[in-house]
Amino acid sequence: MDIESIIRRYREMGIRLTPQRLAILRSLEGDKSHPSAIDIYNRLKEDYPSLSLTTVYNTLQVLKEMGEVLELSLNPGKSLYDPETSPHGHVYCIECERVDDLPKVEPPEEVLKSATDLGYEVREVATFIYGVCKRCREGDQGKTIERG
Amino acid sequence: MDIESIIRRYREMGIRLTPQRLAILRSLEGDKSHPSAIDIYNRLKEDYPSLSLTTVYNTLQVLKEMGEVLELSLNPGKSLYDPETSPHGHVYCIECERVDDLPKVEPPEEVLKSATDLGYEVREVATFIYGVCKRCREGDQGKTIERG
DNA sequence: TGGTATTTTTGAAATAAATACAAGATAGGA
DNA sequence: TCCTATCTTGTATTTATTTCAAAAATACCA
Repeated sequence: MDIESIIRRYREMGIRLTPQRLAILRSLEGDKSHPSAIDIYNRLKEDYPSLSLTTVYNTLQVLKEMGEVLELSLNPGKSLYDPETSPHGHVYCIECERVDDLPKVEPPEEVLKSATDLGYEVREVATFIYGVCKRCREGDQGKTIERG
Repeated sequence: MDIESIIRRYREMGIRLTPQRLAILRSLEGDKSHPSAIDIYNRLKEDYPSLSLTTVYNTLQVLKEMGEVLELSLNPGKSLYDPETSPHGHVYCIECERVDDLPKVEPPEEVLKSATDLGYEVREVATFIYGVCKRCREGDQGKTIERG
């Protein structure tokens, strides 16, 4: 995700560049923490006290449709967002909810073939690994379920 | 998932075999539709009018802990359950929410290694393919977002 | 610069899945 | 058959997300 090109595309699409949208873009740029909508909201609230959660959701929705952000359904109940849209996997700690990126995953060819054989037109492939991170295994009870 | 062995394990663990639990087990056995908790609830409501959603969630939780059922976070907002626990992938239709099983996925070795290198103890690997199924692509507007 | 149309933001209310909890029901051993 | 720990139920809550209408901001044009 590259802010300059997003701004250009926003302009092309006739979508306005509001301060809120810019703030969300800047917050997302290079962010490797895989924040939820609420994480982003909390992060920006200080500088933009009037920001509403609805705006965050709206902006993420648009970015998702533009292909500038991935929505990850790693865990039930909450979507996480990733500004890194090149194909890569994710590890998720089932205790503290931390997420780390994994290097490029080669989508196994046979699996893709099975999907198309079943009649699906493939749009996206996700590889999720669920486990327990080092800190949590070492009994670090600082597992506050907080990111950011 | 094999009902007989689950019943045996239930007995061993001192977990009671209530009619509700048996009904949920039977409904799940061999089910390839990847139902949500609410799907299961609706399916059984006719025969068990007093069944409560809470019981369905409780039972699924126990089965999950016993390793007899997988919880899939394919889409935001709703967990789906799969009684087939051997390693395999899933295709998800982003329009009608249909889910199909994919044959055994070889978890790419380098990816697992990256996860352990990052300090994670791996518990589970999920491969999800997102796409559009044949029916939906053929403009079959019978996309009622209903499974069952 | 001012007026107007259009888009965007906001805040409050609605929805939906999942969880918590207290009270009544029941499985299964004595 | 009785007893009791466990289960089920129903209701109330919580949390993430969506909807919606009114208010605010902004672009466009005279």
